Amino acid sequence: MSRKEQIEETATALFKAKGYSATSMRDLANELGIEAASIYSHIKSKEEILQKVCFRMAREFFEATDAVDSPQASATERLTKAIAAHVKVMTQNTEASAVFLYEWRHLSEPYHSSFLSLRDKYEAHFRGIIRSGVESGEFKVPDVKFATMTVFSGLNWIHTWYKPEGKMTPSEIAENLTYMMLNGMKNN
Amino acid sequence: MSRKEQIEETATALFKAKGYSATSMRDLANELGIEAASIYSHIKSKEEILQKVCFRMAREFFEATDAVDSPQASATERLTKAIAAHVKVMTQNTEASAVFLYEWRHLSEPYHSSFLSLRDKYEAHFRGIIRSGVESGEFKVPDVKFATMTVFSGLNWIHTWYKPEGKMTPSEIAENLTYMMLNGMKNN
DNA sequence: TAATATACCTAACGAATGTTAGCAAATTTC
DNA sequence: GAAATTTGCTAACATTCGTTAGGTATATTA
Repeated sequence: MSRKEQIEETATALFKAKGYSATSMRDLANELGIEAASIYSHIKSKEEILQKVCFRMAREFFEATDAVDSPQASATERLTKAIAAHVKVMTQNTEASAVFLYEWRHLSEPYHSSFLSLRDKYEAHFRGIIRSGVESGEFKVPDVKFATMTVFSGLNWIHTWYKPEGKMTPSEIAENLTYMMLNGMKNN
Repeated sequence: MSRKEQIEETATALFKAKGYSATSMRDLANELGIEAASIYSHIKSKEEILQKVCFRMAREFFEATDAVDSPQASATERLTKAIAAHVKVMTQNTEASAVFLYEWRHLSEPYHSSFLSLRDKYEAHFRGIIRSGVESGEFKVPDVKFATMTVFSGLNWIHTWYKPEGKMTPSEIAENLTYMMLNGMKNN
């Protein structure tokens, strides 16, 4: 791993733990065991790190869900696979995922806008699956947009409690979340 | 509304919009139309505002859910009412809710710890309802803790998209979320 | 009307912020 | 072994930060 990658990784951990704004370059330097000014031999600015992380994660989420999508499959199957792909990316990148979810708002223009439109596009993918499920009669939801956001909320909360050493594996998490979203908690 | 309350309200809006750390006292002063130093005629410190908001919201959530709880009712009914109460508090205080959910981590000790234990206690209330539902056979969930967090994730995502002028009223939101959490998306 | 409290001001403090300049040692490449 | 690249340093910059001191005008209360 190059020094630059090391810096980005350490910064990502700090951004998750303290937030982007509350993380100073001197905090980051301290964590790396060097002086703050030395970091600038490797990166252009603090925000550059944030940009890299946000857009790399966007790409990872896109690639992962695209790879498992098959438009001719049932909506249930498509959603199940999309959820599993999302959970996999998230659990393999817990810190970067947290940055992707909460720190993007500190991006300056034009990164802020282009990040948001990427995120919208990603959400639209899920929305499309759910809508097609409703149209085919597989799903019954109060509102497609609302249902999509509820699914996302479940997905995006995972990073707050997931620990690799915990009792649920990523695929069990995906399985359980899919079960809850499809069947709910009612016993029948 | 006293000047102090006005300051807290304006600060809350900024904390939601930009985050606690990225909001300067000069930002806040500017929004109020006064000088930064003038704020200190009314408050002791920047963090005092954060403390007030976090603990006030904790109290509001507790009181709202306690008020509608009836231990002898069915788990379904108890959960339905708890969700409705939570959504009501949240939609009536969107900005303070966002601070409650994301900015509490900037509290210093001992506030940080005591906030977290309050939050845990609140979550335990929901967890208790779900557990009793599982024991009575009303609910069937993969894991009680997991189910609780999934419910919370749906609840706590609302503030990111809720707009008072939107098409869903708070009680419709509660109704729809309860439906999804109890029945899932599957049409059967 | 005198006393008190409220609300805000200017000026400034010490500390922390992101970043640049200029340089030196070590490591890698040719 | 020379050249180039990588990695780091010290010193310092301009700016912004939360906050304090000391003061004035306005509004409220006695």
